[in-house]
Amino acid sequence: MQTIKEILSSRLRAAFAAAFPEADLSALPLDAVPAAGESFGDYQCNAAMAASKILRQPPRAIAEQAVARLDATGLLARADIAGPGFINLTLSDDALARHLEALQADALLGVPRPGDGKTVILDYSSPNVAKPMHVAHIRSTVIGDALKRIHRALGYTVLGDNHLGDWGTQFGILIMGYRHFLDPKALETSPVDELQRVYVLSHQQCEEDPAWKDQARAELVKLQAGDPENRALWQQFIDLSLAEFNRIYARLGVSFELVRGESFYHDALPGVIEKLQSLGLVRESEGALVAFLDDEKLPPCIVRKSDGGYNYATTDLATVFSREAEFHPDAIVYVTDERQQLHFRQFFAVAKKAGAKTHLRHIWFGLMRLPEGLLSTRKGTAIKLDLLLDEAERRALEIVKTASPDMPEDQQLAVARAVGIGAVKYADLSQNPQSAVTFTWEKALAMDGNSAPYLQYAVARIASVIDKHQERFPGVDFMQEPISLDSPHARRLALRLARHADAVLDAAAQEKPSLLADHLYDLSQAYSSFYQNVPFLKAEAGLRESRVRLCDLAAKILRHGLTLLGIDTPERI
RNA sequence: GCGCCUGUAGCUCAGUUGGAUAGAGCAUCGGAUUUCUAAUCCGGCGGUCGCAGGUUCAAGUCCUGCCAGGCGCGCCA
Repeated sequence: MQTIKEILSSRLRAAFAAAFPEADLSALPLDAVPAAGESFGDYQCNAAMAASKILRQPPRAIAEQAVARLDATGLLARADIAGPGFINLTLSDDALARHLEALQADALLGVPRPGDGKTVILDYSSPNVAKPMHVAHIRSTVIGDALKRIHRALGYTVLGDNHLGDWGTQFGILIMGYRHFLDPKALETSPVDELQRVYVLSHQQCEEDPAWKDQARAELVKLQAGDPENRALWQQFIDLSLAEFNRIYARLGVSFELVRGESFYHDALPGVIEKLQSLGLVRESEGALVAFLDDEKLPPCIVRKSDGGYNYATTDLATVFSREAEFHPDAIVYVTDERQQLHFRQFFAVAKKAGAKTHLRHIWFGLMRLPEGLLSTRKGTAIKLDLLLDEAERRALEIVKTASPDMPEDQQLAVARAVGIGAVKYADLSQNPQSAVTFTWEKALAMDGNSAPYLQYAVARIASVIDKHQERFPGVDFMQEPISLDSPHARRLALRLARHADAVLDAAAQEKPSLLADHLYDLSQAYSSFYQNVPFLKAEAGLRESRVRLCDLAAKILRHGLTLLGIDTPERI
């Protein structure tokens, strides 16, 4: 199903082509875009001004010729020319209403499936073993999960892969810490905190005591050589960490199709080096094996350290080759913070030279910091993610209890969970991923204005309207009544509903869930205004059903969009 | 030193990739509920878009130079 924007755009294209058959108009912005303001109509086209140079005619004259050939059949009420040459398009109420009815009849709500037959691997969250997840981890986790849901809605086969940090030098240090500083009781009550604690102590010892450091390195070598005792410890660290991560993922409603940490690729690393060597892509430098990227104007990329060990670039290369061989993805998308931009550009360049065919893309997001500075586990300024989620649910429960005192307690708790977690996720998703985030409790837990609870509230109110309609008018099927857009409020809402598919497409194309969140907020505002200013159940029969039907579509689309952001929509709030 | 990013209302952020009078939320001030959930709605206040040039019909958006801040720049990931 085509969106209204797509239909308008193709008709505009045809009109310009018919009006100016000899000209090359491919560089023009021929798409219809939402109008800048309500007074300018519903959509507008800005191509005439840009065409002025190519066609050597005044823009208004160009616009007039295009409009004269524009097919308005069954779609437009009017097409006006304004200002220097804007083409302002106003849909007919009838066309808009019929389009909404088509959306309502479509199981996919008019969202197209350009991704059918394509596979994307999304690499996100990827916490380090033996470190607790703190508030900064929410960004990769929640943005990655939303991107996965959005791509899936567009037909892509998406594999979410949690590329855990489960291999590397830190394990030698951790094993030493575990052997010397462990408090078994603490390990039982909060295992990851305890692993973190002994790691920090051991790390300090390393800096003060060279013998300790040597021993840590020796333990690492033993681990990597397959020593059963160290191997068992290492596995225990992973199991304990994963158990805690999974608790948090369950709270967040986030899941993965694959959980393959760095260690999964360990055995493939020597093969990667051989491949790079046989292709002549690397050479020795200062004892290390290095890929030089002068042609790409990038700094050199180390693929084997001077001590013979491998590093993250090697692992990442092995991961790409492994994924290509096993899943044949069309694209691999990494969601990490901004600090890794250079690393990804380097390793993408090496991968490409080594024959990787997959489209590799790095989606980076801004760092999260506190008003007083960076989040640091060592300085103790990091806020644990669990704590934030607890607080969000607590505050939501307070509000639920005052707003809905008659609700059964277990339902209050369920609503508080959906609202609290939703608020935290939305606070992150509604923001441009690439802007840096300063964490404040107030912002992360915002529950009014532009927030998940505002959207959830709109959905709950609609559910209530539909229930009441059934109660008061049993046997009356509102779906039998055509949608009529008889008020400015209804019309504004209708336009937002018609834009939904475009918003999903934009969010995927630009890898920005915030575009979808913005759209859903605008849609909710339009609905709330409609709700407040237009009576439904008190309206005369017929009109009443038409309005309830519009409510039903609004609820469907809001639920659809919120689900794509990973936010639950309780039927009652 | 080089590279990437950021600077928009008192605060937190949008700004459809160059389009019309720069928009929201929070805060603040005023109004709306015998009516479908007031976690709402309607309105007011609030801006030299960091600064200075440039490109053109049109610049918050592109180019150059400054200023301020963040991040990164061979053996951590």
